[in-house]
Amino acid sequence: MERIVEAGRKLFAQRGFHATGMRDIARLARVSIGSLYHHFRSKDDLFLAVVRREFETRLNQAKDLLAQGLPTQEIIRQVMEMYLSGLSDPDSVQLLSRAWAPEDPRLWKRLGALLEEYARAIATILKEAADAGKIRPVHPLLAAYALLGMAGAVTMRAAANDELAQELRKVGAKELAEFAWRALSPKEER
Amino acid sequence: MERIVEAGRKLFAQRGFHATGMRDIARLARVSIGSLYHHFRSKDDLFLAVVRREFETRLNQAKDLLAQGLPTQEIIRQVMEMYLSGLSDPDSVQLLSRAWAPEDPRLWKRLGALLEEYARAIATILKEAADAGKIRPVHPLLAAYALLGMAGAVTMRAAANDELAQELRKVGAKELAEFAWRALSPKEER
Amino acid sequence: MERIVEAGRKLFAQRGFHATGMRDIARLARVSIGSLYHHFRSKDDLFLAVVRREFETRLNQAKDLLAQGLPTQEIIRQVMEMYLSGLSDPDSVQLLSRAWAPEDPRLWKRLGALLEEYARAIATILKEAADAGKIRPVHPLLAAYALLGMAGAVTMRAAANDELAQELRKVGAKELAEFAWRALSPKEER
Amino acid sequence: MERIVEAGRKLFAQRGFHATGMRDIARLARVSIGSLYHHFRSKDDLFLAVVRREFETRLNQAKDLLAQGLPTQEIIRQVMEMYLSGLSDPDSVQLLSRAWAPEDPRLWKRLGALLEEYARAIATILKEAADAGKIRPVHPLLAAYALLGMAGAVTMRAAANDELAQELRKVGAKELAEFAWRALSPKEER
DNA sequence: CATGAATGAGACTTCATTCAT
DNA sequence: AATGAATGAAGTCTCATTCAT
Repeated sequence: MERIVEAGRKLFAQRGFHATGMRDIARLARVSIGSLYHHFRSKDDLFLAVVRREFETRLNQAKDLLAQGLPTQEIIRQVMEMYLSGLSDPDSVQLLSRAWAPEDPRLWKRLGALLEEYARAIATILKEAADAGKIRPVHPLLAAYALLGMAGAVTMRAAANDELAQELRKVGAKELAEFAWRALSPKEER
Repeated sequence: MERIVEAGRKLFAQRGFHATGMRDIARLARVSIGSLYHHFRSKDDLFLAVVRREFETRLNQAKDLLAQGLPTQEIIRQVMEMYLSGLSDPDSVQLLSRAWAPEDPRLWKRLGALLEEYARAIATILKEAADAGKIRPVHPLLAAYALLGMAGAVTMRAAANDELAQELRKVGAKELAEFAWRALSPKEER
Repeated sequence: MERIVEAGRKLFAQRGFHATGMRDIARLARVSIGSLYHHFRSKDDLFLAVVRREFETRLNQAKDLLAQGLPTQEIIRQVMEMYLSGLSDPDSVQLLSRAWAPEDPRLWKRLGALLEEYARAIATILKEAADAGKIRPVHPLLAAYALLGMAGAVTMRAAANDELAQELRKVGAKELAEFAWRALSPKEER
Repeated sequence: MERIVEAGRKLFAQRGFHATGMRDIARLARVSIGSLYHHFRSKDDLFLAVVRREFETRLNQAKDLLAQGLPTQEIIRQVMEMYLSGLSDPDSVQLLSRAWAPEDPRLWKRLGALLEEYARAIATILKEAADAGKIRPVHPLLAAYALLGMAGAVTMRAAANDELAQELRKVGAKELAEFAWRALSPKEER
């Protein structure tokens, strides 16, 4: 079952939802198709399970970072680093990015709920930071979506194979962190 | 042919690439399937034509805005307004967002090129603004992707039908503009 | 399209609904599977079309018989003959018999409606005969179902390949006609 | 094991053979799938066991009736009553009717044999009645199939939920008995 | 230029059955 | 005896695309 989710994660991330067949996942996970359906009611369900696990991993990483008590600017930098330089594996971000605009309206609703959960968790973090004066007061949920979108778009571009992609993987995190920090830093610091 | 692109735009935006069939487009455009293939070699081609037209419309709108000689901060605000409050029709933004993470590797290449064109155009604008000291010096292309991602993520969320979506449509543009302006404003202004 | 219905008729009659695959039908009709679905929305629809046509054929045969003005007893005999001795082709009756107790509840409703139509047509004939004093007064619809059931059960048995089946095919019609005639003959004749 | 057969009886009767899954039966009987296969070699076997038990129940009921020494006409009436008014539970008759035209050729052979057994038992009864002059001389087996078909068709119709079905459940037995009695009554009685 | 019937590969999913525990 | 995870063949159906008219 772990192997199934792992195979799904890899293929969904690399090829997307529709380009990945249940056969492919079964083959990569070295289980039968029947086994796939024994554990997940449908392809949709499997995809959602994969995405959910990914979100949770991300959140935990973020929480670990918070627990270290670093300055906010540094935290932001490290999160961006995490996204861009493959501190975690590169599939991860593509998977997340694909979750924004699912093609199928059927998935959209369920995936939207999942993404919202993730965004709300980030929003909570932002809210606390704002209350503590570490960042300026912002609409927390909007800011969460904005940060996710920003990081995701750049990372998707960085996943390509050309020169720009290489450059982004190198300097992207720093630039992105600067971008985000300026957008969020408290007025007093100006 | 105009009817075809228009029908494609609507359906692709609302349902996504895979959930939209050539049959559906033909029906909505009130042409025969044969006619579709007379004008576009394939579904991919049709989709790309739709997206390309959308990008161009957007760019032209942005250029019109620039030509008015408004202050940079105001320009940013109006662009965000354009995205969020449906100055242009709501389908438009969803279509753009869907173009970020195309599922099919086949499309990915061609669509990536198109998105890149769009991003480069925005980057050029940013570069000029930076050279003129109107914004701080940034990696223009990275900033372009970041802005697109930020605006897209928030707008996709604002396309839903709940309370938050309503709120975002109302105050989203202002918040987003503030966010972007702080990220870009020249150091001197601080 | 005619070929499709014909192939469906043959296979559904011989093997039943579930044991017949769309592939089988396509192969026998020498058309592609796609073509099947071009003409019929689903397997259910195809099956219903086949049965409907069969019912209509039967009704027309019965009406032709009626138009000849034979004595009622003789009409009954010829109808039973028609069922049993393959005056019409043998597939036909099996098909009809299978329509009584469709396995799938989904089909049951639609098929029941079709069977009811057929039974009502027979009931009308019985009603007219009763009003004319040619048969005794009976509950027309009940009698129709009873006659159909009686003839169907015997014919299904006669479709086998053993000695009894042969015997039934030979003397069945006469016996069945006697059976039905006694059940229906007007009291006065007694 | 009793629970299994009972669950099978209910589901097969209500949904038919193919629409009933082994999983469904296991769930309703509150046993594991493994347990199902411990008691029955295959789904076919389970189905046959269910049908066999049903036939036996029916035969025993008929024999009890015979042992009471009622007049033949009254016996026929009571049998029809049994079929139609749910003296026995309503599932029963649907199950029997479904046994007439099994879809699967594999089942057909084995089920045919079972049905034949049942029909032969009825035929024996008819033969004895004929020899005793209580009914007219008929082809016993043919008459048995005819009676089964007649009663089955009407009962299947009476299992529906509309007005006609209600009416049939009320007056069907009487009409059907009259129908059968006239078909079978000895010539002398005329 | 237009039409739409025809194609067939491939998609997801079901389900009776097995077997290690 | 009992369990239920695993199997994989086979099912129905979709859909982009072609081509004769």
